[in-house]
Amino acid sequence: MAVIWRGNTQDRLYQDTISSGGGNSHKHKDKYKDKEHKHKDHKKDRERDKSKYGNSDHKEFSEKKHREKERIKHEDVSTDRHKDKHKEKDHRKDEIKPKKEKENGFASPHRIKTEPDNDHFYHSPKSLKRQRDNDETEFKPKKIKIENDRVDKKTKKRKQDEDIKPKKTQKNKKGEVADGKKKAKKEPEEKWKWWEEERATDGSKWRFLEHKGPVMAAPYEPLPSKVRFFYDGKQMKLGPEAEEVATFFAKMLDHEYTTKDAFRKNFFKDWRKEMTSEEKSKITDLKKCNFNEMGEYFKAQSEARKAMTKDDKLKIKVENERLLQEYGFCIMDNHKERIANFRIEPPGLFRGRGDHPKMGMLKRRIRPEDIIINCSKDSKHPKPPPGTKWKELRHDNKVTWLVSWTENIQGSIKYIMLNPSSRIKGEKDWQKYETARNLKKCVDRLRNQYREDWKSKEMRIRQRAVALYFIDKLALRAGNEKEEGESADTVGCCSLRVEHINLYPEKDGQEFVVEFDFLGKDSIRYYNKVPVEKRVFKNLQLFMENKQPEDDLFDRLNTSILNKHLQELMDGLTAKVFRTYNASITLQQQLKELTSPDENLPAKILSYNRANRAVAILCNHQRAPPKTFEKSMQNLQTKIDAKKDQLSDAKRDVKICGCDWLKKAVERLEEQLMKLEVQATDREENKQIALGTSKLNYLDPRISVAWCKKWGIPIEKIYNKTQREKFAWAIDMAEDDYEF
DNA sequence: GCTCGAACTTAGAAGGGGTGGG
DNA sequence: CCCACCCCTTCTAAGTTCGAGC
Repeated sequence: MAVIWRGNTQDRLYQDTISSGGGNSHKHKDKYKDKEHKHKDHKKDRERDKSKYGNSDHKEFSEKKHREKERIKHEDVSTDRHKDKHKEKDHRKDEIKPKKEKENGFASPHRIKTEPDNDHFYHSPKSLKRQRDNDETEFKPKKIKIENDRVDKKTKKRKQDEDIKPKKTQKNKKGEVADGKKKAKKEPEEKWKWWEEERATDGSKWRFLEHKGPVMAAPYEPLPSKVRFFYDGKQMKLGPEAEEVATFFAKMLDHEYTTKDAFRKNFFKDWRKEMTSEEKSKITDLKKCNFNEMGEYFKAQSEARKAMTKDDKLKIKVENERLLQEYGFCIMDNHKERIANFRIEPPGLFRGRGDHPKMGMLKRRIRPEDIIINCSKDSKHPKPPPGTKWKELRHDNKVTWLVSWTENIQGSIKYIMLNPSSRIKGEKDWQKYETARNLKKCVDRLRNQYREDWKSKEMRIRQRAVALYFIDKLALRAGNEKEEGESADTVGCCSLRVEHINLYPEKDGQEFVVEFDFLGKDSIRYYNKVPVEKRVFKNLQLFMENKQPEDDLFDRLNTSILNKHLQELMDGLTAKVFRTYNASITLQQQLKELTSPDENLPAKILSYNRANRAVAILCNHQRAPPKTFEKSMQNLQTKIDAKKDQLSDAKRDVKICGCDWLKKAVERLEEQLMKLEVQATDREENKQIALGTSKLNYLDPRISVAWCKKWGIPIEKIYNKTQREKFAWAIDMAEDDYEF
């Protein structure tokens, strides 16, 4: 799937989205060309850079150099500070006052106007204007109310599973839940409103947990003997172990992965480990392996599956449903809760994202002996498959997982946990948005603070402050450091390197422009040109002085330092809270801005999607265009071209004859053409931007619920079933006047 | 302070199934 | 009714955070 190089489209994209301009078709074509081009160039650069700089000796060396530099820098810094001094002084007085008020709550934000102006300051990428929020006073009571509810309402601890009945849900008695072997189909009579209950305060995540354990991966079924494998043109029968791994590769034959060197190399190495010594001695070159019959066989199988009768399909569906009912739920504290991923991950070839050094490695089959089960001591313990044992049976109620195992590629632990609709996930989610709302209350103070810190005489403070500014303004991720060679080379804010930014004192008529170009999570490219304040710009120049491209931009900073600092500024504050906060506040503002009262329902929904899209752009949520995308765009393009021809013909005819009905026809054609072009633009936008991620993870659902209530929009238009389940708490509790 | 690993959230791809327009 | 397309679900990789141990 490759690194996704969708460069440079953002500006235009954004424009199209927000200003709702219709696109034109040439644009699209050019864009594609552009992308291709970029891709290659960039990659080349990367490779060159790697060979040039990529070793640790060098790193150490430049590290020393930095230390050396440090002294000098400090001198610079202080002179720098002097220079700025007068200018700042007057400001500073103003700024200090509010800070004081802070201590017992929050400063009155309105009075202080420290930022020069919004356009320079908190404007987000692509001119997305995020206004400063200046209306916080009122929620405080509300917030408190929530807290109070939770704390006061129920005084008794939920100690025994037995005596707590969900407040609102009489039907949902313990007896039914615990003994009754789940009537599969029956609707849970009334939904349990966990959000009206008290939360545990002792750090325990549950008091009772019972489940059936995981569903193991299906055992390997050897290929029918008619399906042959050839090595060097000669048929060869593989033993079951080697054959299984071969099928993993055969199933991916159509995938780009199998053309990549790293993938092939890793695969072959691990495959050979599964071979008998005889096989190993024969099979020495992957290029001589012919998996085609195997590949064809699997293709045929999947065709056959598609071609099955309705009846047979139904049977499969029923069987899946049965599995779901049996293994897909657990009982946690009196309630039957859905499990998210109750199947053990089947063996296969590792598919890392981007330029992952381990792609193609064999992800081994997980056996019961690898699996740790977590459940209540006094629950009915899940049974391992006959003749096997679990690795461990554990009763740890300080964690939320039911099952875990260690994966062999990175050596990390995998978990089976509950569905987002569960109490345990929902509470956490709710809490996340409350923390973000707390940030809203003090964000002005924090912003003033880091602006002050840009002037600090300590390098680490300055770096921290500039990094925080990026995290706040651009919604960058924190950016932990990663071990080289273990995964794709991606970065976040704290791990930015000098090579990831360019500074332009002046660009496109704007001053102090920073150009970002790096691969973020999942190797998604982040590309953005942002005008910053002069002081930030100067600081960046300082940070980059005497560094190599591959040196850390913030060499005095990491996520742990940053988060420690944030924690001191506000309880529960970490870097990622800024993303949540900025995403949610942006949605709220965009909704306010874009929704017009007299518009009809589809238009309102369009506005909602546009607001959502603004957030997705802010957070850089992209996806690769589907395989069929180019083709379907071409089809559309053909239609557009045809329409254009028709139109020009019609126009010519009008000139000749000028009769009324011909003029009408021209109008009609023009309209149709416009529609098609808008459709093309829309599709284009939606292919590159993933709205789902922000909707699911960043946008306080109560904002959307309130918006729906306010405008009489059915919630189903905004949230599908899964989403409604996840956000049940918000749907139930938010009123039309909810403010984030 | 720093490193490591456990636990949990966030992420896009893939695939299947539903649906709506021709 | 068929099929393209789009939406939803599933899957699991890739992040962040935090705390233990040194």
